[in-house]
Amino acid sequence: MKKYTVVIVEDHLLLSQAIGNIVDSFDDFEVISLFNNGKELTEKIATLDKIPDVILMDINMPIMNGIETTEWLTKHHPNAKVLALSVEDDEDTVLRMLRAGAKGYLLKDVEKSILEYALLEVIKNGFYYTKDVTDILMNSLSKEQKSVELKEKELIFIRHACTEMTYREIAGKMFLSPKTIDGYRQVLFEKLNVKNRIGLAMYAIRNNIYIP
Amino acid sequence: MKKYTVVIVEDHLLLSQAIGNIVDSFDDFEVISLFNNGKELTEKIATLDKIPDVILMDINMPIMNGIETTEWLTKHHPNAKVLALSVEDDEDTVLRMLRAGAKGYLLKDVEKSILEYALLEVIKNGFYYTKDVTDILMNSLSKEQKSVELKEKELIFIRHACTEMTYREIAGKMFLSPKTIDGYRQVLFEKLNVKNRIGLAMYAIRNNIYIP
DNA sequence: TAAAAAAAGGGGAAAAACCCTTAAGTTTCA
DNA sequence: TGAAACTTAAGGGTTTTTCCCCTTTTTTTA
Repeated sequence: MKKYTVVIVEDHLLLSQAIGNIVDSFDDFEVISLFNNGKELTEKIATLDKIPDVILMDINMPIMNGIETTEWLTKHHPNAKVLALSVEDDEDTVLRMLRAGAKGYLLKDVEKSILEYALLEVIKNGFYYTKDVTDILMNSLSKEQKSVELKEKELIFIRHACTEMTYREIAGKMFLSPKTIDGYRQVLFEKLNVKNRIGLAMYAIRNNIYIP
Repeated sequence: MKKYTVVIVEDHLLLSQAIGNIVDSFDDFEVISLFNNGKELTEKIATLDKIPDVILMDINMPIMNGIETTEWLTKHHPNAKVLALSVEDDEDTVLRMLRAGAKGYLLKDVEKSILEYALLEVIKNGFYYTKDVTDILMNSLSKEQKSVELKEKELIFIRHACTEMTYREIAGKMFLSPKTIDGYRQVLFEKLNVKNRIGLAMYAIRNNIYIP
């Protein structure tokens, strides 16, 4: 009976072998290769007998990280399904990994049985999301959908905030006091749920308020 | 003999009339309307007998500025040629105006004869750039082409700098001292010719180093 | 005309930006 | 082969900007 092939991309050899053993113990899966980082995968994947069915991908790796590697794989081997395996559970990382093309996201302390289930689901349905990930997705979705209504002046301000001007300079441009600008900043931080000016700029770009 | 039609969009009535008189004194041009801001233009342009041949557009205006208005015109009346007329001469503004679709960029203290020449050139060739603007374009082009070589660590850092992490947090993620991160920051500011973290982030996005 | 929204101010802590210096390891080349 | 030149990492110290909280004044709107 033919087994599905798996490769593991993980910079910690010990962990990579441990996961490899677990996966090898599953009836339907066999590990055909381990890679230390994304760069190694991109260089050596062509030398394998076949493109693996599933790639278990760490995110924090030296040289080429999991997000970049997943983007590369999505482009070059769209049939290979990437399952992210990471300790990071912050919304930003999870979303970027999924946007890069990962079919699922597991935390590293995942139970053996869930790992097996996730692998099977990814083969069968093309994706597998845990409850946590679904929550994160819903959360970010509702945040994006809620299409916060921005006022005219707020839009002007946020566009200026995407330039290299200081807030004081922006105030000058908008003929307002720096204190007023500080008020706009504060209100937008809360409305858009961001922590700093970079967050503002990224929101503006992602929502086509500012075209870089 | 048929004259080319011109409208002026400018919030300073005095200036707008002064420019209007100058343009009216040219043999081949007549001013058919003055607007106080971009919004007014978008609302009333349809009521004109014909879409003007040239639009002399101020940039800093209340309600709807020159860049937005030019974008709107580029979309809705692509045959109308926008000539920007502004006091701003910073690279950023000039480029954004040109990207928005302006066919030329004149400083407000332009000489009468150059204004006439610019109008004729815009009609004839579709664009007119003064030496200053060409310099700015070349500069920004060479800056973009010169595709400064960024090292691996610099790329990792610049991507982190596009997130909401503080530099201290980035240092933690990269297992480096905040002081080292500060060094990377400084080097990149100089290499990429930016003034602050927003500049870094925009460079990263424009050069596909970071996908928002 | 009361309530809400916009503009602005005071004051302070945290982060970012800027300077200049040191120390260890690597490369270069004379 | 060994001094000089680079590179990478990091520290000390300062100014500027950002971010935060809380209050007051002015303008707009219901």
